[in-house]
Amino acid sequence: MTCASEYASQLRARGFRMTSQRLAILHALRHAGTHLSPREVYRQAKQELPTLTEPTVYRTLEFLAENGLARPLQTGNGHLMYEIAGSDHHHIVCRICSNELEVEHALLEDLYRKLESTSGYLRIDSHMTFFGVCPHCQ
Amino acid sequence: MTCASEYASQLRARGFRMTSQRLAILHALRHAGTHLSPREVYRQAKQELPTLTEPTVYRTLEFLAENGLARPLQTGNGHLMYEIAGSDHHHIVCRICSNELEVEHALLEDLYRKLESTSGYLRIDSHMTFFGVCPHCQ
DNA sequence: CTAGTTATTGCAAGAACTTGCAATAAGGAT
DNA sequence: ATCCTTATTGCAAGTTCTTGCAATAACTAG
Repeated sequence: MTCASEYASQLRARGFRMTSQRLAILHALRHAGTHLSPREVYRQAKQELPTLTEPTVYRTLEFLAENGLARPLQTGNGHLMYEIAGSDHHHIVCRICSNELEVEHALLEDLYRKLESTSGYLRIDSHMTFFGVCPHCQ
Repeated sequence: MTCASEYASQLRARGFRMTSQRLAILHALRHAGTHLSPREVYRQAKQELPTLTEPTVYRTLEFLAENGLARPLQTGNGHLMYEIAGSDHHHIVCRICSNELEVEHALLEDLYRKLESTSGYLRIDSHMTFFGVCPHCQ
């Protein structure tokens, strides 16, 4: 089964539809490998599908995030970026040079358990971005 | 010493200036008690100082955050909100009803220490917003 | 009190993001 | 294959946020 039809059946199983727009956007995210801002997604996916419009990109990214095909990431200046769904990891970003490092999910397990028991909240978000000062900038 | 001149001397000590705009914005944040979006800050501070403009609000909020007089908070949809600097706490927000709960900082101490030792990053950010599903929506 | 330095603001224009609604097209049913 | 339902898109307009630059005004020093 191709990667595209894999995505398609995931959506159809939930009553949604696969469209050329969604495919182009997924394609852009997958091809990039890292996280992209909405405008970068727009720029890249538009090369594959020139009729693509901006509102569609924003709505689609939100949609893909809600359905687990993409992951939204918080950036330092309060904007969202997205990456293709995949391995469970987090990020730590240097406040000075913006250098990034991946953080394994295992480190956060404890905290999540504590938060769940003290707050009563469940299904706590699976992605966090931390900010600090990297070794090089210290 | 009044609260206003307290702020003023904090800024002057670092070579910055206190202005009516900054005062109006600090006033709005302090009066609100909770976090506000930039446009809410604009709306409220403009009542106190009608000549205030939008770009000034955005720039001032960022400035106040950098200088520790206000705290930037990440919201779920990737926008920033701000609150007056004060007690060190975090938030957990319900993904469904947007209900919020404060989380003590103590819960995160462990994690920060682990992150610092495994990543080599220092001065890890002192505010986090978590997302989950609150007891009422479960 | 006055003048000088320069941090800060307002303005104007532009970029990023959102929203409502009518037109389109994906997928299921006949 | 064709039709139907309705999820999804594009359009157009609006709102939020950003940027560069000239004008203003806060503080310092004389």
